Amino acid sequence: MARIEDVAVRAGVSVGTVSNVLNRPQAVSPATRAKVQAAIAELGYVPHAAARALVAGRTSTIGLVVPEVTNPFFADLARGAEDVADEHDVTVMLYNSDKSADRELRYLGQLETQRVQGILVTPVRQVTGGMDALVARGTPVVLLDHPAGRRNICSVTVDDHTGGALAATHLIERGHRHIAFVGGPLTVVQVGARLAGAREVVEAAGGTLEVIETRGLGVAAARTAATDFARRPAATRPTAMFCANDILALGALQTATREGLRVPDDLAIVGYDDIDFAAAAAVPLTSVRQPRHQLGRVAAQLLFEEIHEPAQHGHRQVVFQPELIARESSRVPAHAG
Amino acid sequence: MARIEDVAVRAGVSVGTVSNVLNRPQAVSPATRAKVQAAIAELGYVPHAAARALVAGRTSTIGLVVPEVTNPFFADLARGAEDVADEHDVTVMLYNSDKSADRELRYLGQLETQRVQGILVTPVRQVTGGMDALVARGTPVVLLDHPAGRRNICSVTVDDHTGGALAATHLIERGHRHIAFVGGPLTVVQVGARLAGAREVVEAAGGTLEVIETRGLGVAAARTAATDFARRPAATRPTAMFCANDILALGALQTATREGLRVPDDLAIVGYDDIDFAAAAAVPLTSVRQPRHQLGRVAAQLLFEEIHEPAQHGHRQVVFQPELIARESSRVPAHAG
DNA sequence: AACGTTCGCTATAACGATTCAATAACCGAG
DNA sequence: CTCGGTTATTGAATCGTTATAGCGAACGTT
Repeated sequence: MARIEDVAVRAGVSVGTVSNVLNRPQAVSPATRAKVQAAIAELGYVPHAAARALVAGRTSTIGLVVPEVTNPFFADLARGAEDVADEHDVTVMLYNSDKSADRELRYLGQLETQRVQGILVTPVRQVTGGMDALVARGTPVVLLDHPAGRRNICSVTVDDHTGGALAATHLIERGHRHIAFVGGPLTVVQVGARLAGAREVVEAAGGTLEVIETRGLGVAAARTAATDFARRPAATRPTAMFCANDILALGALQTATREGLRVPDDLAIVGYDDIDFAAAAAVPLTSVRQPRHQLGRVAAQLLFEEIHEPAQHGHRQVVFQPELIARESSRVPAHAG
Repeated sequence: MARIEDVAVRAGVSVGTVSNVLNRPQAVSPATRAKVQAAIAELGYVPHAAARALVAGRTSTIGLVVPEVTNPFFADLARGAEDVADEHDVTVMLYNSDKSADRELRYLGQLETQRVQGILVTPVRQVTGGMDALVARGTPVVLLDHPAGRRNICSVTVDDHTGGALAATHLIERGHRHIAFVGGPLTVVQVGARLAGAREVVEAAGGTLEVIETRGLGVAAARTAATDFARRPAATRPTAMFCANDILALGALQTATREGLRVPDDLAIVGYDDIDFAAAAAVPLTSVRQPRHQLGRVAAQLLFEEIHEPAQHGHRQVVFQPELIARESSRVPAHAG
């Protein structure tokens, strides 16, 4: 493969001049510039990023580690972060930890080894020792959709507690008093917070909140939960269901419908995330919307702030507020209106 | 940040020894090994990937460029590729071209600059000049889910023509003669091939295939198409619908149901991809399943073959066969059985 | 005509690791 | 003891860039 020196020889100039053509073209006379560019084209020269990074001392990339690429929530987050990175002429390396703490740690290590400028990460569980060490060694890190317990790190989150409260308030206002929360594992911080927010509101209103913990947040989990639910005698069954995410909600909606329950007449459903599918469902789904793109943008901005002005950078915990999008799945049934 | 020399000084050994501890631990005595490891821990030393890559002449990564990370099809592809990469101690850099040829080209350039060992790519449209040049310069490339026109490159695809034929045959066997194909743009190779396969079968059986071209493959496209469809007089309406993917099919299913059509009684639906949601839908969806994980695996295997034995490597075009998964959405209606 | 000033280009020292030939240390055998 | 043969460690060359100091040549000013 052609090196910069091959280009220099071919163009009859020094390597320094070739480097200048590449990095500060205006510092080179048009004539030599043309010669060099011709040589580059003829040889198919492609600069060697590692050599560049070595002398520069850093790469022009940041890392983004998410637990689930398939999830539109994280895809939008990534999009937001990429937009900001583009403005800074930095590229984003995307890694999918797939909810495995092992993979997460491995990827973080890899990113550090590569001397990325900084890292955006949605930790699988909590902030581990490995991550702390990384921060201590000087790599700027911003937590995405995960609160920073410590104050030595920035974080950008959406207020899940309020989100849960929003959903519950909405259902209470619609006249429901017996509500089910579906989601899990409850140890997942987001799930836990949504539940807590909902519980507060329901209890304050004198209602009861029944927790149906699932193993995960996928369609399969929804199906088993909803099947069991639908087969209970109507009298003991909550009249509304708040699901920890839309996938769960859609799964529940479909399964409940198949089991003969009418939504929202027999069962009102509220989801979380407002994914595209939510609005397009057989019964359009009421959902709690998070400013996901904005979340990614702000996280990246905080990261770049820390990268460029480490001195006067104060670590901040940014909290966004979610918004309830009311649709048909929680409409007040005609007979109750 | 600590360099290898700092470690060497601290441990009282030479840099060569530190390097040995890192790369061939068995070649250094247990005593010094311990000293060095202690120094590494104390200083928080992290090797510099760029420096390594520079002397090694190559990185231990491969690139994967897909048009849509959100799509479970590509997520599974990626998983398959990653599994194989892991076996080779190579990490996968994932890039989302987001169906933009510009981004695709930019990412490919970046990967070449980084001297990755090879690249797996699902081209947005066709194989462009930029990609040819890259191959000519010597970076091994394998096309994923896209046929290689030229024979100077490997490709791994699923036979979309057969997939379309399978779907059509299934519907014909169920007694349908008037069938709609929904999907688009038709210039997308996969969409075109599925249509062609279906058309062949339908015409051979003496039926008619009506093409409803959509702007894209998302929920929104499905909704408009299905709404128009459902409002046509029943007599002029096809009795079955073959959608170019499951998202479209699910969108159509939901919209049609809302417009009062019963599935499969008034309208049979067959999708493509067999995503998780397909089986869990209100009416479980008949779909054409592709061996996606396997696709990613084999693509990566071909890539590594080319990387390790460039000499005796013959470029191959591997074609997988899809499989029809029959479910309720295309069941024969009771009155016709 | 001599003198600074630009301007365009060159030569070379980093950057941080790995590799490998050379050397030192050690050990048992003669 | 000394010698051959391992084994452990060292030191320097190397990878492909960028940055920088320096060096002529050309030019405008006095």
